[in-house]
Amino acid sequence: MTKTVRTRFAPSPTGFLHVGGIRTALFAWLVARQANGTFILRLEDTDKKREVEGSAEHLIESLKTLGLEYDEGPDKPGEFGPYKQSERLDIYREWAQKLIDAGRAYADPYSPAEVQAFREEAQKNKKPYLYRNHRPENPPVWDGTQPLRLKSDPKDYTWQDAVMGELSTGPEVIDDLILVKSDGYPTYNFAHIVDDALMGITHVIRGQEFISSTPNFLNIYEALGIEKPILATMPHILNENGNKKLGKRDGAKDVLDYIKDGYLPEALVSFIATLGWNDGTEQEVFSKDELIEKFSLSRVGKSGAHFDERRLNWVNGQFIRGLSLDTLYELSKPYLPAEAAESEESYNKQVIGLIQERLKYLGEIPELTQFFYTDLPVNLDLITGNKQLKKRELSELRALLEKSQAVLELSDFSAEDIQKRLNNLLEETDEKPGVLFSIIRIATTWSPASPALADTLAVLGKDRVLSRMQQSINTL
RNA sequence: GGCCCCGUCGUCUAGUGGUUAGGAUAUCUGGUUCUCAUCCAGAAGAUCGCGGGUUCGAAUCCCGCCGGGGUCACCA
Repeated sequence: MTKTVRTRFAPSPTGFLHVGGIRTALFAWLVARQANGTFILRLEDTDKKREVEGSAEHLIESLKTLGLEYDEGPDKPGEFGPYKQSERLDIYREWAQKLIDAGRAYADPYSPAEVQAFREEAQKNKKPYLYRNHRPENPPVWDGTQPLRLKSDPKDYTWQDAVMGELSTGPEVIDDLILVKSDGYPTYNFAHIVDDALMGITHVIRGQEFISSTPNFLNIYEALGIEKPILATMPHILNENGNKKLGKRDGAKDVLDYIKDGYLPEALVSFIATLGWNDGTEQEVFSKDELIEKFSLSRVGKSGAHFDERRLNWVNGQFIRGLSLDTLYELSKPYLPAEAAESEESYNKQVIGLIQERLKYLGEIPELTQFFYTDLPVNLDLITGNKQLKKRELSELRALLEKSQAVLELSDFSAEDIQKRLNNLLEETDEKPGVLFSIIRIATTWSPASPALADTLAVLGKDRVLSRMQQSINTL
């Protein structure tokens, strides 16, 4: 019988979550969901110095916002808790004792300065530094104030990685790692192994930065008599220049900032999933349900991918266009210009309807809709910069506007009727749409871009259109 | 520097011995009665990192090199 799949995301609360972190979480979540397994959030808060106030909550909010809900976690007790490492200290101590009793762990008698001297000596001699070359012959009894180290068993390792395939290293990478620090907290190296075993984790999915310490983890599994889980190593997401692993230091953005800018959680998820993964078909965009159905670790690529915001824009646009107007409108509310609060809801909704197909992210709403709510200042550049209009005298344009005004005065202001009347005017004046429609559009919006003219006018409404036209006529 | 991983259009990628190296995005052009966008059509864009092999035949297998990244903490 096969074990129930249990995966985990195990961040340390040292800051926000960027797309790289989210991808690791997403893939772990997908593996669990598609197997009807369990997804766990575990906080690895064993470094008090690096801990950032409030980041645990921020992490949790990020996961929830993206819809990567976990079944067990710090705020979701399960039978394997607690899910915060700082609350599991006695567990690590117990497992450390097992290693001591088995002769596989010992107290480190050296001071940090002495250890540093070993390191520098090795560097000076151009030799790799290994603590185990200085392993004391008769270490003192561990009293908890010294670091506790693994008595390692250096040897070759070859292992399978669900993404990378076969990986191997020689004994030179195996060392006597610190298991428990002198402050009593375990290191990642030790704690995550104990926790994964105790929590029944079947798949350990993590970033490439851990690949070089994996042989040491294997060494610890053996010392502890623990069966190793399935290991899956995710390639890194690189920054836009592609010369570095994406990190907070070089401008990686908090995923919640993308949400604030108006990227949809599902779009972010689809985009991040396809950074390194595809289903082998030509499908480019995936709903969350499709990802759960189709995802597989074996189709995750081995090479790092650049994070390209332009492609994210396209994916997000795809999702926005796929939304119903009602849904899009609800999502749009926080982004509408302040003046929209004084407008009818039905008006606001029509405005959003008009820009749905030109929206890349919700944060663009204010600039795209401003003229629906406020009279923008007259900007003659819009006329002089227009290749059709700049050839005309202002008086000519004014005359066209006056005729248009007269025609629109009679309209019921449905888009159809406006279109019909303007078409008639086109024939009557023998003008090209490029001239007539342009000047009307500009005179009623004073905006460099707007949706189709008749639609825009219909939504703006008769009063607003006619008064803006009058104003423009007066100033031209 | 040692060790490890990676290397197909600018970018995300398909591709596991025989393909005109496919798709998407980005870019450019044309069309959709006006602008921006969407949509549609089209163009350009990859000596498959380089050099050797193996083979009738290599992006695909082998070796070497180069380039990029990761890691060598009482951080995770």
